[in-house]
Amino acid sequence: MAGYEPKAIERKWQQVWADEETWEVANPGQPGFDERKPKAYVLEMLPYPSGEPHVGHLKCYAVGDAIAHFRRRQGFQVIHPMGYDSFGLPAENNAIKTGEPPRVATERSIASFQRQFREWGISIDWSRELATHTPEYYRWTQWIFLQLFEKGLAYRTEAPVQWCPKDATVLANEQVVDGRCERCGTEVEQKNLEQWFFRITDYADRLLEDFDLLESWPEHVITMQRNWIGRSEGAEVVFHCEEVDLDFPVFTTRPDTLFGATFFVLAPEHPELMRLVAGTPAEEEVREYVNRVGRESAEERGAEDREKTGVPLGRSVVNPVNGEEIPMFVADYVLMEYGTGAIMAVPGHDSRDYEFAQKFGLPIKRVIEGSDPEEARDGEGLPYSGDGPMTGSGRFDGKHNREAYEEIVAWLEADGRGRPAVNYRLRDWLVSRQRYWGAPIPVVYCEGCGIVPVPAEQLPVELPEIEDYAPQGKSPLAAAEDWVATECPRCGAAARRETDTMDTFVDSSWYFLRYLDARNAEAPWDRTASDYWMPVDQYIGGVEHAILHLMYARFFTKALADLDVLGVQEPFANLFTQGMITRDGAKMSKSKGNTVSPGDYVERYGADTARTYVCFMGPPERGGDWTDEGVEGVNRFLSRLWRLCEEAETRTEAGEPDAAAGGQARELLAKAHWAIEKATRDFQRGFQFNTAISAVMELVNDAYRLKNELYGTPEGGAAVRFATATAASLIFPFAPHLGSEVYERLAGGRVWEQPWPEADPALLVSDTVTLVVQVNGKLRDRIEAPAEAPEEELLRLARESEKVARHLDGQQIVKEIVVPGKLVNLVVR
RNA sequence: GCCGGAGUGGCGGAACUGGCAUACGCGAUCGACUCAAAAUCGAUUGCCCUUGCGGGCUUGUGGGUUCGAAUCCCACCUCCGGCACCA
Repeated sequence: MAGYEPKAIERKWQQVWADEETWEVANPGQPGFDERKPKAYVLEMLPYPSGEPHVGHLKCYAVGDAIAHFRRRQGFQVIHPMGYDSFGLPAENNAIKTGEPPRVATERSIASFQRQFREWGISIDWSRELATHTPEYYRWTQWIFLQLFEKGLAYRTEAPVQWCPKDATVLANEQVVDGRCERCGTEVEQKNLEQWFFRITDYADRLLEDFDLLESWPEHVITMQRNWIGRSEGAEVVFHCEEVDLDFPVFTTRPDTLFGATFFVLAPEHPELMRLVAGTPAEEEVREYVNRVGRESAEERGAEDREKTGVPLGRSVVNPVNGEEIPMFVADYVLMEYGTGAIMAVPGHDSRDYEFAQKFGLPIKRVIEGSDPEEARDGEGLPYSGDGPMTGSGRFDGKHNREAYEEIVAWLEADGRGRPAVNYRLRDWLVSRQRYWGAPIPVVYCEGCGIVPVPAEQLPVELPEIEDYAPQGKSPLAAAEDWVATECPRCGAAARRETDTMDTFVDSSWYFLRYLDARNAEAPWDRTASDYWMPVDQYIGGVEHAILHLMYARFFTKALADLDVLGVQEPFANLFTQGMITRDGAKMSKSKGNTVSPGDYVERYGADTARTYVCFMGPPERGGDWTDEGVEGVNRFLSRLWRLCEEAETRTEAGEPDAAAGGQARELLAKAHWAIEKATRDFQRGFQFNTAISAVMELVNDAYRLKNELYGTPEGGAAVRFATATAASLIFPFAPHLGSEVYERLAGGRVWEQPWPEADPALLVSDTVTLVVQVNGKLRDRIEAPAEAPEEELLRLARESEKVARHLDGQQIVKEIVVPGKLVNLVVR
């Protein structure tokens, strides 16, 4: 008998699936479209093709494929496409180092991913394959940019960016590690440059509200996005500076502490700052301070235990609630990007203001009483951030601060000194990159017309071939003079192309829509296709994308819905984030030398083993440590299933099992139905693959235990055959090749065309149950009892047990608890 | 500091609604097969006491609710992830 040889089996079925295009599905209106089936869009995050796939990819696509297979066999029409996020920095950095064009390295990597996806047996609809670096794709990325531009959602403005002085280039945020340039280690500087932005902040509230539209997302991902958006409700309050007759509005979430404001602080970047001190004795010191802060990196400035610094301005503003004049300062703990770049400082109730006040000897005033009245009297317990009755607040004294909150705002508003306001932590999305390997931003600059969008019919603006990829302080594209020089689409005069390219997150913010109609040359997608397939029913990927990619894609979806080219508000109804696989307890990295190459394991044990192993390691949402012993354990299990198949094929007859069989035949059939029930529940409850696989292992173990007896009779043989074919059917989503092969041999037919098996309820119940007998809650005996026995019968059986009797000796039963079919607990004293 | 997640054998992990803790896998020990090894098959495997029968203890710690708690409640400890001077 031949042993389990995955290579031959896997090649055979991969050939079938490729030849027959098994996993391709049609769109509505196309031939082959089945309108009776409900749809399911199963999607894993598309890979960034760099080098070879790693184990993280294996896990992601193994998990997604299991879901896709399960849904298909549940009767869904499943769309399960694949593509490549093929623009990006690593390919470009490689080009700078080696001179190899990014396109060449990228396409080589894509070929490697394609080959491995086929070797893994992932059920992909290859007719919908895409790569974001192809003109056929980025043409539509550019088209979407133009739509956003027309709607005012894409705009150009000056903004501070990270600048590496050594490489003379702007860096993407991801390229700044601990305040230093990732490549040369030079400390980065902030520079103001004209940049393109997407107005994601317009969607802040909808991004928050529409969490309600999601079916199932991990709670922590929603929380992370909510924190990232950082919506704060409060008030804008105006402080007036008489000396220069200027209003300084501030944003505060605590208008109830207004009476406690004892000073006022401006951010070093505040536009009115220098005007305030011009010609005063403070001018020199303020200028020095601002310059010093300006030289510091964001990292230094935001350091956790940094001491408060600042300079008095020699000016004051009037607190609108009580007319008090309070001194003004400049300090770097106030950020220009948030609120108005100015704050009222309430040292009694804010720890940062408190620190500053301590250092500069400023008054600290309590205006909210804490729970301990002693403290209030002594001025202890400050800063206090809790709630309580107000004090030192004029007409509001004695009132609870939460109640006074709105009253204060309303009072200020009536006098025009304030109003309710909302602030967000979220900033607009900076999308321009001074980089070569990305989608060109489709605009031109004309002397006469200014910024002119490239007309849609002239798309794509193709990325030109260039010689030198090294950044020279502007995009390497600027060197492609022939390409840059163009004419204005509006007036025909000489004009210059935008040389920045788009952030690659733009490419990946809409790819799930292109899959729906990937070969469409007239439009990014057809609305009938998106109306049918959207939203994605199950999205799968790493939690590292919890904020950026997932929020950008949500923003795009809403913007595209507003443009009326899409009919959904949320792209991903259900999200699953898989945990990271480690090796020896540490994150895999080339420098640590602890990487695992999926290809090696597929070569040695077969794709089925590798796939099943990553699904069996533990709950897929949690991480897991890769061990070779674990892989071998799974390989051993699949080999056992294989040998069982070979043996059953010769020693049993084809045919239906006898549902009325008794004895061990019934025992094995019951186990098979138990496994069906267990695996189905594990799939339906989410991603409990590890326990689904263990149920199949139990079934195979039982078949081994019972088979030699069962081969003796026809109904026994039929039970073994059924159990083995069932194991194949249930393991198919994880080990599709072996599942197909075993199923075909024992049951005939193609397992993926079979409906997912259903457990026979008659075989899930048994005549007897194991009755657990406890005395005072402690387990004392287990008794086989008739399943339908009444309570009195169970109590009688329990009392008759010798083991139980020993513990009842000389004691009085004060209570009897009976859980029918399960347990009896006798309480004695 | 704030937010989120998790603590169960030697290890990865199971346990539906409060009802047999440790399924399944790894590792380990023993046995069968073999000249031998590998592979395979079978048995044992939470800890402590006991020759055995049996008994006691055990789900991060301490308390509570309950006939009964890994599961519910309170307090605490540890680890992991995210954000972090956001007014």
